[in-house]
Amino acid sequence: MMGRNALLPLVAIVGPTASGKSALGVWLAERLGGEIVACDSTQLYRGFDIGTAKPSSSDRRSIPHHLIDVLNPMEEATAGGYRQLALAVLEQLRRRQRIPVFTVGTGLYLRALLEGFAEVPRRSEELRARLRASAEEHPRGYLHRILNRLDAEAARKIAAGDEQKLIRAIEVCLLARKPISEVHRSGRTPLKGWRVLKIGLMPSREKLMERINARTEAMLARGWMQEVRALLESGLSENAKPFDFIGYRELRAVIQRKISLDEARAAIQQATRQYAKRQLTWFRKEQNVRWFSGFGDDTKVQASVMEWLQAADVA
RNA sequence: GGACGGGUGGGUGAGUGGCUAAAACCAGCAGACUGUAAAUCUGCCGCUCCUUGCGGGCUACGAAGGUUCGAAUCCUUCCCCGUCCA
Repeated sequence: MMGRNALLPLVAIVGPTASGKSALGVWLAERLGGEIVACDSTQLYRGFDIGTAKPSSSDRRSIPHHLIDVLNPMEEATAGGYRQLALAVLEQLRRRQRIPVFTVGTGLYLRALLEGFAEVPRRSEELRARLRASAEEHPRGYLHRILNRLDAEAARKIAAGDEQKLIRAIEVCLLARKPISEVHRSGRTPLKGWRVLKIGLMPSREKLMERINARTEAMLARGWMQEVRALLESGLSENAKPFDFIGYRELRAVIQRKISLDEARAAIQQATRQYAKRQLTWFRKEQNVRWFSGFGDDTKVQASVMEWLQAADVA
């Protein structure tokens, strides 16, 4: 089954939300002796199920799924944290000689895993709070000027208005006691020991939009609203990160009577479309992806993916 | 029938004689992104031509006329919409 290649294959399915990554993943896992590893920043969270499109138990068909429901809502998901978790899963799968099939919605997380992360200090909430506070007391462009003083090269790459990235860059410079660009140059450790095969799903924009709209309706019909209500009533803080995910924030606004359900539905569909677009922008740049036009649950697409994998000596 | 208010680019909505192809926001398109990434940010966004320039031409602020060197902005008539009075 491994052919002449000694490395165990690692399959990664990338594509915009609602392109059928999960369906294709399970279909492949069944045929390759694989297991699913979710690569999605939102599916990490327990309790937020419908809106994050976690595959249901029947969707999963007895194929083990990893890295879903591993965080409490008050925990912070990060790319580096994901990498650690994923490396552990990979070790386990290697021992059992199972093929990992990643379903990738969060491109940054896949990159963190495959290409590694430089040794970078973790976030420091105190430092961030201080930076944010002094940014408010100073005129526009304050953070950018600070970064420029610490690391002109990094400052050139980050827009003056991008507070989030500026703060992170300043944070790294201060905590590492050297410019972030130097830290980055010191290198990343790419994943070794796996033969990575990237599969991209690229449905037509128009059909994808239709799917997104329909899926939003279906999620609402499945009781998404009740899920949000129950989460709120469970005493969970409204500040929990997942409450800001697409859909959860809109439905929360409905519960708070700020908007109507119809408005929420439209807003969710729109935000999801925009999200899909951003994913596409990210994935288009991803190296060595074999793209397939269509959805992952399309039998024709599945057949051609399998054909490609066989040609690549995987199946 | 009468009195007001209003009709602006895909949408909302500023703009009351030149600095306005027309603020701002949204949508859309393209892009960036090494620990918040379902996040955050950037550019473009009437049509067109090229020598791609703070360049040229054309079209545009309900319609048609008019005033003016010059109008989305002033005048006239008409057509719509909203509110109120009959």
